Amino acid sequence: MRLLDVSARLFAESGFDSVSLRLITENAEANLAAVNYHFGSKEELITAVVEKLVGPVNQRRLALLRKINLDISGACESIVEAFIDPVIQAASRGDEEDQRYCKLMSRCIASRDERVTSLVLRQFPEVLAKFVDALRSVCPWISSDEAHMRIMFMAGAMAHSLFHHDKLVIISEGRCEIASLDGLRDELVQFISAGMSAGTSKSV
Amino acid sequence: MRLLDVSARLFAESGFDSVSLRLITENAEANLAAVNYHFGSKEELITAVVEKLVGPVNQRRLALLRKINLDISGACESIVEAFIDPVIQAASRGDEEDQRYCKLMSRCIASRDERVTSLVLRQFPEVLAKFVDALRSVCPWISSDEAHMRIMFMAGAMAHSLFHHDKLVIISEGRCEIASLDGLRDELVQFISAGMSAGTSKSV
DNA sequence: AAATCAATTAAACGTTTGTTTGAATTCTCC
DNA sequence: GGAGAATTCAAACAAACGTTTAATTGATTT
Repeated sequence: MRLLDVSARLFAESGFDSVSLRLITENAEANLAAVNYHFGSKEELITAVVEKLVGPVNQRRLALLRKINLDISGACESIVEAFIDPVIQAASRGDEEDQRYCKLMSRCIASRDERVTSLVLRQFPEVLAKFVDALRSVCPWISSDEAHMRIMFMAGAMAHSLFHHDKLVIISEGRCEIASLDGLRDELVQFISAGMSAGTSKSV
Repeated sequence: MRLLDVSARLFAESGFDSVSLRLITENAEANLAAVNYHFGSKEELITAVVEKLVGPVNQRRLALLRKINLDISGACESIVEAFIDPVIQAASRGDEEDQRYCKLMSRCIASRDERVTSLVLRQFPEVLAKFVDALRSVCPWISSDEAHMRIMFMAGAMAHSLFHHDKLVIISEGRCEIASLDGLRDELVQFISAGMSAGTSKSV
């Protein structure tokens, strides 16, 4: 569906609310009423865009997680990779469509709009539970509450850096070079893996 | 100013765009034209709210950072605390005004609206540079680019968890208890400190 | 007491938004 | 090739938005 692709692109650039149906239908060379005819409403269009984006990522996360041998060393890093790589790989084709994918994904995860977060979080309990179990299997000293929080930290670090990492060179006023998406991924894995396997706060 | 407080409360709950000037002025028991008269426009009202919120936090961050003795062990943890505590402490009064403060702060940091991010990032280059220097002083094996990224990870993890940590009990479907703000802080410090002092990805 | 400035008020303005309507068009299948 | 469903189209709709205006009130100064 052409409307879905155009919507995803425009949503990535400007956010869900800022993009009007008129802008979408013009870019898709369709009539204004097309969205309401095919999707029913703008909100259902957003739902379709978000679910098309988030669904495959979560399924791939679970698939990668199942393949991990939790008994060998480096398993914690593999868990982090299983969470992050489905997002990075889906965007790592090299063209500038990647940036849009990253921005849109970041908008979904870091959205503060209940209508969007409810969509994203709908599929997340299963993912969260599986990753908590895996993490606690590798790092038994982590309590259940801690594991839940750390996965939340991971999601936040990823979403934030996905959206802002291309601005770093500006924010740092030239003191930092732009890193490739794969470079960002490596740094994310390194940072989060260390955080995941950290000791409990009470025992320090 | 009564308008500022009411605006901050409503912005925290529903976001900057979703809150209309009519809702603000009604809650503030003022006339609709009050915002345009005192601030000029809605955008300038948002500017005032954001800067009043973000400014003191960044100044407090820098003040805390200056007090750190970078030579002693545990300095890395202190750096992380200097970044996070100004946010937590400003919200840690115990009442439910805290949640609103957290949500608003999180909305500022994780906003994807250029008009908001430009306000937040305006003061950030100095903070970023100082924290990068401090971090690299404590962890000399970290490159400049890495340090910049890791501080971005820290901001993301904090912003995300500030907004969603009260939803964790729901998302986890009861498998996780709600943590206090101070508890969240301790977990954040623990997680991020470990990530900050992690080795370089290339050397592993 | 009159005059000047600041602040508040009610009302209307022009735009933009998502949505709906009914006719026109295209496509599908017998 | 024609009946019928599916789609596209131009137009209008009502609602909500930020903003502006002009009149009114209140306080301060002359």
